[in-house]
Amino acid sequence: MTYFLDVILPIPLQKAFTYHITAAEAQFLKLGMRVAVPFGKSKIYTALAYNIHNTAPTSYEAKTIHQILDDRPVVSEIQLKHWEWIANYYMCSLGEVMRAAMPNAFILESETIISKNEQIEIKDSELKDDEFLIYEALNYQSSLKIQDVVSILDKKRVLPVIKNLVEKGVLHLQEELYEKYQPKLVRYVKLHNNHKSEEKLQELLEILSRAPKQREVILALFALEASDNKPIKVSELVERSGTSSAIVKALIDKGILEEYHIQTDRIQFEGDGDADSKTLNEAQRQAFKEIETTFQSKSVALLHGVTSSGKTEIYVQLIQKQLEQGKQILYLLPEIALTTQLVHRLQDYFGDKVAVFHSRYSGNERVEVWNNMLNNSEKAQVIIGARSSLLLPFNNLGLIIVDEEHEQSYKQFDPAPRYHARDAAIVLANMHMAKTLLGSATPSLESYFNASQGKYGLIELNTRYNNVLMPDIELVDLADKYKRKRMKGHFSDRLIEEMTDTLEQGFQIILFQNRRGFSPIVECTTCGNSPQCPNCDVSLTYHQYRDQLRCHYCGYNSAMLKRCQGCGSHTLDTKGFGTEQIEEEVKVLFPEKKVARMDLDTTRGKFGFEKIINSFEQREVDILVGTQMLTKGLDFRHVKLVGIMNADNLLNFPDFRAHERSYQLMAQVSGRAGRTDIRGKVLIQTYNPHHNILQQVSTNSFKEMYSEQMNDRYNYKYPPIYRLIKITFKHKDYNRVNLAADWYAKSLRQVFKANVLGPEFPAISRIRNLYNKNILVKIPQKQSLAKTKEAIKKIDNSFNAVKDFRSVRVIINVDNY
DNA sequence: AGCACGCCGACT
DNA sequence: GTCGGCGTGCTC
Repeated sequence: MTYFLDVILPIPLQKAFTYHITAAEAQFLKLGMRVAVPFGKSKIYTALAYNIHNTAPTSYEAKTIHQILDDRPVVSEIQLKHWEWIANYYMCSLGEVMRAAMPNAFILESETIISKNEQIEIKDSELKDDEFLIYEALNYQSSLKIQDVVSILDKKRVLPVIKNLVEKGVLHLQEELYEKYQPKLVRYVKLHNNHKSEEKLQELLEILSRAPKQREVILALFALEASDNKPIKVSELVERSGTSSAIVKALIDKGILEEYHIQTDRIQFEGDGDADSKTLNEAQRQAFKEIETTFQSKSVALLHGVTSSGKTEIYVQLIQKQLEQGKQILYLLPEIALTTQLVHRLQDYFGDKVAVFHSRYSGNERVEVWNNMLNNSEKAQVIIGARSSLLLPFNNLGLIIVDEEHEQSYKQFDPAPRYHARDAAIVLANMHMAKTLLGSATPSLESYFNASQGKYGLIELNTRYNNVLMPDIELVDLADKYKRKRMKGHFSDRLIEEMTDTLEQGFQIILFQNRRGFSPIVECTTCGNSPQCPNCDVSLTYHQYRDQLRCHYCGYNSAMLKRCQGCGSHTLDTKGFGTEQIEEEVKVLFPEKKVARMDLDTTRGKFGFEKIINSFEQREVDILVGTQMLTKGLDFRHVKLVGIMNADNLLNFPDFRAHERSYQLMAQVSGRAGRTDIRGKVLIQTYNPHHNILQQVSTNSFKEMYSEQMNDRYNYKYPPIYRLIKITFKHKDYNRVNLAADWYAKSLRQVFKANVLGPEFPAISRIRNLYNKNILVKIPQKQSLAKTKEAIKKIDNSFNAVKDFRSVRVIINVDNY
C-alpha cells in the first residue's frame, strides 16, 4: 500500500498539493502536524498535514516529504474545520487562512547553504574571477549563504555563478531549515553539589573571607533560599547581594555556583485574581438572567446596552460561570480597546487564567500563547484579544463575547482572508457547541436585524450604571454662527463657553475630528492649483508638525512648498482641517491648559496609544483631540464635555452605511462624556442641524434610526436585506483595468442580471500607482449564497484563462462592509 | 507568494 | 558583450 499526504501550504493557491509518504510516516502523522516539504525547484516550505490517503495522483509524480516537524498536532481538527469555513465563505485559499492563523514563527523557512566539495581538487586557473572569489572565501569559512555571496561579489545576480560552480563539482548546495521561535531562558543559580555539606560550606566561607564581594553573594544566596524555597534567578541574586553579575560569573567559573536555565513565558501577569466581582445592580442582574435564558434556546444573544450601562460587569459574571464549568472563554475587542486598563481589571478577577493576544505581540509572544492553549494550560482559560485571536487553538470553548460588536475593525480588509471576526466567531462557537454574546451600545444594523428576526436573542439595557443621566446633546448650527461672526477658528462661541465652564470645574474635554493632519488640501489662491500625490489620486495633506505634505494612502511625503508649483506665487492657503489644526487652535484659546492629540500620527509604536490614554486618565492632560480612535470602548472617568468639531464630513461619506456609521460614531463618542455622577454635555457642530441622524443622536433614538435606515436598505437593496460581494480590480494600466472589469461585469450580468453594479471607479481611483475599479454583486435573500459564489468562481477561472487579464489583481471581498 | 526563465534596454 | 529590469508561468 502506498500512502499520500495532502498538505496546506501557506500561500494563496487554491490547489491542494500531494506528497508521497511511507507507511511508517502515515502511521505517525496526524492531521494538523507540520511537515517540511520541498516545493518548487529548491526551496523547502512548512506545510500542514491535511489529509492522508492512498490515491496516487495521476498527472504527476508526487515528491516525498522532507521531514515531519511535530510529534503532535499544532492545529486542532475543529480549527481545520473552521479554516475550511472561512476559506469557503470568504472565497480564499486554505493557505491564506493558515498564514493568518498561525504565528509566523511556526512557519519555518529554508536557506541555501553553500559549502566546498572537499573531494575535488581544482586549479585556480580553471576558475573565472567571480568563481575564484567564492572558492577563496570558502577557504576562510566553511559555509556561505546566498546573501554572503551577493556581498562578496557585490552584484545581484549570483545564482548563475553558483550554478556553474556546482556543475563543475566545486560546490555543494544544501537547504537548511531553521526554527524561528526562540524560547526565553532565564538564568538561575544554585550552590554546586561539591559544597553542599556542612563542613564544605564552612570551608568555602573561610576561603572566601578574602573575597568579600563573593562572600556577599553566597550569603545573599542563603538568605534567598531561606526566605522562599524557590529557584534563584541570577538577576535576583545580583540585586539582593548588591554586587554585579561579573562577580556571580566568577563564582560560576570557580565551580562554586552552578548555573542553569529555565524556559519562561515572555508575558507574565500580575493581578491576584481574588478581587470580588462587583455585585450587579437590578438592571444588570435582569440582563444577566435574560442572557442565560436566551442561551437555553439560542446560540447567539445581542446585548444592547447604552454607553456606561456596565456591560463589562455582566461579562465578568458570565465568564465566571463558564470557568466554573471548566470552559474557555474568548473575549473579543477592537484592537485599540485592549488597553492595560481593561486587561488589569480582568486579571484582578481571574488572575493568570487570563491570556492576552493582539497584533502588537511579537512572533515569540504569539507562539507562547498558542502553545499554552494547545496544552490547555491554566494560563489560557480566558483569552482577551483582537480579531485574530479568533484563530487560536481553542479546545474547550464555552463562550465568545464580541464586545463593541458594531466595530468595523472586526472585518479584515487587506490581505485575505477577508473575514469578519464577529461572524466567524459565531461559526466557531457553534463548532464548539458554545454560545456567542454580542455587545454594543450601538448595534450594527445586521445584528439588530438578526435579533429582531428572532435569529439572535435580544437583551436591552437602557439605564446607565448608578443611574447617571445620558449626556445632554446640543446641536450647533455652523452656518448661523459663521454668519453672525460667532466663530473663533473652528470653534463656535457655544463650544468655547462650555469648554471654559468644564475646565473651571476641573473636568476633562474630548474633541473629535475625523481627520488627521493640519489640513487635507493646500490650494493656491491665485491659480487654484493644489499639490497632489504622485502615486495616488488624492491631494496631499499638510502636516504642520513636520512642515510636510503627506499622502495618507501611500505614505509619500515632501517638504511643504514655499510657492505654488503651478504659477509660482506665494499665495498658498489651506482648506479643511484635521486634528493637528484643532490642537493648535486649542493651544491658542486655552494657553494654560494641557492638550494632547490621539490619531495615527501620535500612536505609532508598541505602546503608542497606551501612553496617551494613561496620561489622559491620570489627568495630566485636560483636553484630548482625536480621530475615531477615541470612540472604541475607552473608559475615561473625568470627561464632562465632548465636542464634535464637524459632523458633516461623516454624514456625507459616499457609502451606504455612512448614516449608520455616523450615528454609531457620534453616539459612541458622546458616551465618553459624564461617566460618573455629573451629567455629561455633548456639542455637535454642523451645517445641517436638522439632519435626521443628528436629531436621532441628540435624542438617543436608536430604534428610530434603525427603522429609518432599514427602510432605506429595503428600498435600495442593501444589507442586511441583500448581501454584497465586492470585486476589485487593480492594475497600473488604466485601460487594462477598464477592459478587465468590463469583461468580468459582462460575464456576471449574464448570471445575475440587474444585481450587478458597476464597474465603477472608487472615490480614489488610483492608489500606489494602481488603478482600482469595483464591481458590486448584490445577492437577494432568496438566492443561494453558495451557488452565487460558485458562479463567481467559475467566471473567475475563465477570466484568468485570458492572457491579457492575468496580470490584473482581482480581489473578492464577501460582505465588504 | 516566491522563484526561475526569458526577453529587452542600458551601461562598464 | 554583460547586468539587471520586468513579464510570464509553475509549484505536488
